[in-house]
Amino acid sequence: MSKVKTRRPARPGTRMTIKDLAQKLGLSITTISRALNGYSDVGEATRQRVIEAARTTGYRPNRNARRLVMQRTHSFGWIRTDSEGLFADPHFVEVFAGVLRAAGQHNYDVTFAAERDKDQTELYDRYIREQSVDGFIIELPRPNDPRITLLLEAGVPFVVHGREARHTHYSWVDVDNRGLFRALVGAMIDSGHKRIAFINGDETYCYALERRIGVGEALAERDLPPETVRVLNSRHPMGMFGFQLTQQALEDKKATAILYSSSIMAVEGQAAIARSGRRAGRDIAVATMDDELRYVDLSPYANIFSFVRSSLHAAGQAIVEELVRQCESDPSPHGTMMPARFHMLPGLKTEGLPGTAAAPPAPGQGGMSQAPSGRPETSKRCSNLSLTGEKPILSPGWKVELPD
Amino acid sequence: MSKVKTRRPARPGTRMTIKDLAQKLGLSITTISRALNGYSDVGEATRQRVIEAARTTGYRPNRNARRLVMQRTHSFGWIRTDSEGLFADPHFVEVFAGVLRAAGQHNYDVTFAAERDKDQTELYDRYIREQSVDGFIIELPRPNDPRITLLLEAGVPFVVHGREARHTHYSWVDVDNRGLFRALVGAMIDSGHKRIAFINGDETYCYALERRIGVGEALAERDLPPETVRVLNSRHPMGMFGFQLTQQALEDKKATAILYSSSIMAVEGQAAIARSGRRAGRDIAVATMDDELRYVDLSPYANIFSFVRSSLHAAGQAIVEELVRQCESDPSPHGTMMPARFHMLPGLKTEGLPGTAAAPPAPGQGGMSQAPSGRPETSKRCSNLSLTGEKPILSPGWKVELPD
DNA sequence: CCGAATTGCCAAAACGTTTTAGATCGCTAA
DNA sequence: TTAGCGATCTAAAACGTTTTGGCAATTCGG
Repeated sequence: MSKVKTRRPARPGTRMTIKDLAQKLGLSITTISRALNGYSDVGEATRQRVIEAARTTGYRPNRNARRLVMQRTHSFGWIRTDSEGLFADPHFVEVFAGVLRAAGQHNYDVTFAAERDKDQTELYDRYIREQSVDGFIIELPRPNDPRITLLLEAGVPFVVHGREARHTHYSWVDVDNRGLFRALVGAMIDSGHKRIAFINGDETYCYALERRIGVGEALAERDLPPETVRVLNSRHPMGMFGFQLTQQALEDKKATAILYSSSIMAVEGQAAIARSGRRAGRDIAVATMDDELRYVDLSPYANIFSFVRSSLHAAGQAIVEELVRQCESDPSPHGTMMPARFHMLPGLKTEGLPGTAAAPPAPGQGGMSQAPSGRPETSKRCSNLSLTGEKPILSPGWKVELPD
Repeated sequence: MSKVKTRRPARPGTRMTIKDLAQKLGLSITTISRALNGYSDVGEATRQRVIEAARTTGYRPNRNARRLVMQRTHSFGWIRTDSEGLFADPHFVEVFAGVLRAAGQHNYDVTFAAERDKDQTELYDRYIREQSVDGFIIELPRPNDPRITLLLEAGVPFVVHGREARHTHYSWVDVDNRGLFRALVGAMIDSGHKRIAFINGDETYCYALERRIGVGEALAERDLPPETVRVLNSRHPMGMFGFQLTQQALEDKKATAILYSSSIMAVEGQAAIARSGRRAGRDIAVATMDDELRYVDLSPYANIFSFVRSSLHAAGQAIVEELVRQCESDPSPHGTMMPARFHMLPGLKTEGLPGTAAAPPAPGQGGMSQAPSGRPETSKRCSNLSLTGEKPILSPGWKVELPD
């Protein structure tokens, strides 16, 4: 008994290697490699011969051998926690679609794993030591996120979707959560609303915290008391349970407007509003952050909701562009602020609402100074909302140099 | 000018290798490897020394070297088409969550790529030749699917989520689409409904086609004309556009019941029903296939919808179990039929509906013979529907031997 | 006390690439 | 004539593991 484990017999199907190809053509493996990889020290005739032979035999270099010698995997790591049903988050799919599209264009793929231990960083550490990937995608950062600390120490490329205040020198892709929500609530207030419910995500995540801070700033700017806005938090990281939360919000009979942190909750909430006997857009104003979730059909609500729209698909693409840049040219950190657009119904439908005075909407005052294409645009009517087919891909925003 | 491309300088951070560890301990690399891999021909004292040293130095074997020599990647490939917005399909996330959880438990990860060419098989072929993964996950098969043909020829492990009639010797995980929908429509008819709208997915996919066939069988069994059921197809592979399709369905004033192929469409359709002045569950019966999409909150409709529930999360897990089995022990193909449960409101709420006669529900006659735990269960009230937190993981069903 | 079995370890081969550092050959310029 | 040079090609060394086959030393059975 010399060993305890036995090896499975190698699969019979023998694949073509570079050695076979060299033998077949009477060339050295060096030449094959260099011909296929576009080096200039191989004759044009030879190169054509090699390429043709590779094509007909279907030769493809073994990726693991290549990875081993080149110390590069051409794969990005994406590790998600398995808990809280967070995996089934619809926002995730949208980002994922963008990530995968852009990754494919750059000839990368994405290695996915579920973090199963309490220690959030264990799998990251392992993937780094095993050289499984070239870089990481980090999402949903929390204040003082240990993953960022680890990756900075390890010196591995990574991009955070979102931002976190504790660390500074890292790459991120984000929207101006604080500014957007300051503007949104500001518009509501300036339209005459005096009691507003804000149904936010889980504020232990930075993005939701920033949104709340933005709301607070809008109040402070106008010397209004905190009670003007009642904040309700979803237990789900990205916001669900919209039905229940809306029911809670409606308990306050004086509330004339609801602001949602995600369109899922906004749509879910419609049932609760209807059940309460009110009608959205007439008895109560509804505004929401719209992340362009491709399968949340907002078109039935196009004349009811005001919203701020930003593309998660584009964010996913921007994340990959940044990762590729870090891995292939310049490892210095960059932040990318994604654009957002305001689509506001006139006066947030304030006319006729109890407790409001008719006033022109004045969306987007302040907070958007550093976001040119994010500058609020007012539109009377929501266009392009139907989900008939492929959405156009937005340009991935613009770059912001991080201060040193 | 000897080469056209330049190599990036190696990253300074030098990682610990097995050689370093051997040197440090005064042992051969063979011993390190065998100690760490649990072979019995290394002394217990030595083994402890090695394990301790590996722990303190944080040594982890280079995964690419390991893959190269072992001819095994411990990764499964999942390739999706980038088109049609199919990527953002919410059903996908649910399966994905299950796949990743099970994969993690077996120490696999998932390599993801987007198929960007028209040729659906190109990337598969490439991944096989490059030995990038140990096996594949195939989803949404279409009749005579070229991917299955390719993978069978290549002799690579793979599991199809769904089934396809043309090929036989392959592994699959599926529900009994045909039997379930035969039973569902049968129950509707037997409850007295004489005009039914069936809002199905895209019938160029096998799963939707099977469902339609099942519906047809229910009619044939009862000698009813095809017009009894009006079929409307979503352009989206897995079913969306529920609002518009429901509006179409409601044009038929005599229709007393709507059957949805997915809960997304069912929920979307609610707005259309409400807008038409009818009330679901009173003026019109609603039944749906419920794939337990974690973020489609069905609880507001718990007393309105009848449904058949099956867990995509469990399906994802079953897929991985099957892949692991194929890769690590027995490569012969197995089919796994996932269980489903009927949750029927009494009589499908037929009482008081125009054009129906009161009749007891008789769900699930026929079609379920080979699906023991899929045998319809009737429940008066839908329980456990709220989405408060983690869903329990269902057992992955039972095995069905494929005929030879 | 001797041969055989067992225990604990190791050198070297293999996995399939890329890259380094030449080697060869014909041509040109001095 | 020859040194130099450009154009092609290649042998060998990496990359970091696992596995094969074997070698000592120790223990054991008789």
